[in-house]
Amino acid sequence: MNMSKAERTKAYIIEKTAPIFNKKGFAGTSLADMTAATGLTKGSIYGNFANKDEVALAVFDYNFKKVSSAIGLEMAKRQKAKDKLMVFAEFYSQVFEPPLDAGGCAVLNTAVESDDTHAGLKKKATQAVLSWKANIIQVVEQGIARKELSETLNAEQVALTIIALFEGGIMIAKLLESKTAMGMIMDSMRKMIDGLS
Amino acid sequence: MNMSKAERTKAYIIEKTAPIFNKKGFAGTSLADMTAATGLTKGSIYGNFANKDEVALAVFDYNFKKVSSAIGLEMAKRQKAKDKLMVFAEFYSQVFEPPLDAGGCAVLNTAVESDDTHAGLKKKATQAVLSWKANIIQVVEQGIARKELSETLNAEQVALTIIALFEGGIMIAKLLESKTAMGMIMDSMRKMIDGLS
DNA sequence: CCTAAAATATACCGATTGGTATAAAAATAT
DNA sequence: ATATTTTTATACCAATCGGTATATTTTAGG
Repeated sequence: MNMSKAERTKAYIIEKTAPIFNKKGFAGTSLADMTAATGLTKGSIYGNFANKDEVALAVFDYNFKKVSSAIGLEMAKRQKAKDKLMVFAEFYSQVFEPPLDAGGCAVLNTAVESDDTHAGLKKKATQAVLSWKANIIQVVEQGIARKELSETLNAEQVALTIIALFEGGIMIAKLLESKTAMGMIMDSMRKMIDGLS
Repeated sequence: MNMSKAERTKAYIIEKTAPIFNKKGFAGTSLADMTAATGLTKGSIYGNFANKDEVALAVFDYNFKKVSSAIGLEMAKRQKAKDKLMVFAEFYSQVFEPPLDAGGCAVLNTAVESDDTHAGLKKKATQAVLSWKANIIQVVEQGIARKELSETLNAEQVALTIIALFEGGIMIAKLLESKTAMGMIMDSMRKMIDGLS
């Protein structure tokens, strides 16, 4: 790889601090946490990032891309619209497995923390949700075009409902430390998708 | 009222700092924020609370009781199980109205921040979700007993799904600043409840 | 009204916060 | 291999963090 030292260090910092930011949040993560996690000094970190905000923004991209690309990859394997939508209902278990057990869903965590406090992170989270939403809408509309789904469906509503169930489920399951709870909620999602006219 | 000065001050501190904790979170709220919001000094605040944690715990109770009792009150007005469940779907608009516009749902905010960081707050949030869950389960089981709902229903699943949709919807709506989005998600919840066998 | 007790304000504490100037070290191009 | 640039470490900064001892004020009882 043609990565310069700085680029490698940057990637290393992101990788090592990603779980910390996702667990403790932006306000809860200190530079001391970051130096401890990386084994680097402040000088090194600030030689590669302008400030804490820049690290947090890069970390969000990293966390989101990881889950997002995994979902996209699984979706691409499937043909029928309903099967594609089911990916969200089936993907949940990964939230509890390491290394993705690194604090749950970054979109949820970042959205909840930043919506009243950090415009930059809020924008990132917003774009993430909108990207998921657009993705699902496209699947639904393609399903309609292929006569798999009814024209009367509100694609946006389907998209928002799936995301809400997914994120709400993660919040509950992480809080109650209950994979069973998540399983039940995802079963509801499955039934909802299966029942799409 | 027989409140002592200290009791009144305590209540005043809770009331004034509640929206701040709900917006900025526990880690994001400083004692300076608290003195600014109350007009009191650190000495006064620490004369009534042992530390920041105690204020945050009391604030969560305050925030939760407010929304919880409002939901309970509206539920009590209704007879049929389905109508009672619909309260969650109809209650959402209040999340956006002041003074409840004080940072969204405290259960969601507290759960997401505390689940990896603050055992005390996590316990409070857990109890809040469990209380909602138990409440909904009771409604469903009563509906089954009264032959309004089918015996085949999984009351726990219904409860968890409603809460997930509710909380996930709030996260999305606050992030996208879209009451319409919340409306669509709540419409899905309404249809789900209406479709309960 | 006066006094004892309770509540609040002032002034301070050490530790930690995010951030930076500068020096040392390591990587890179010639 | 050397010189130059890039990257990392050291040492430091003012500001803020949560918290406290003590002085002052306010409340409440007699």
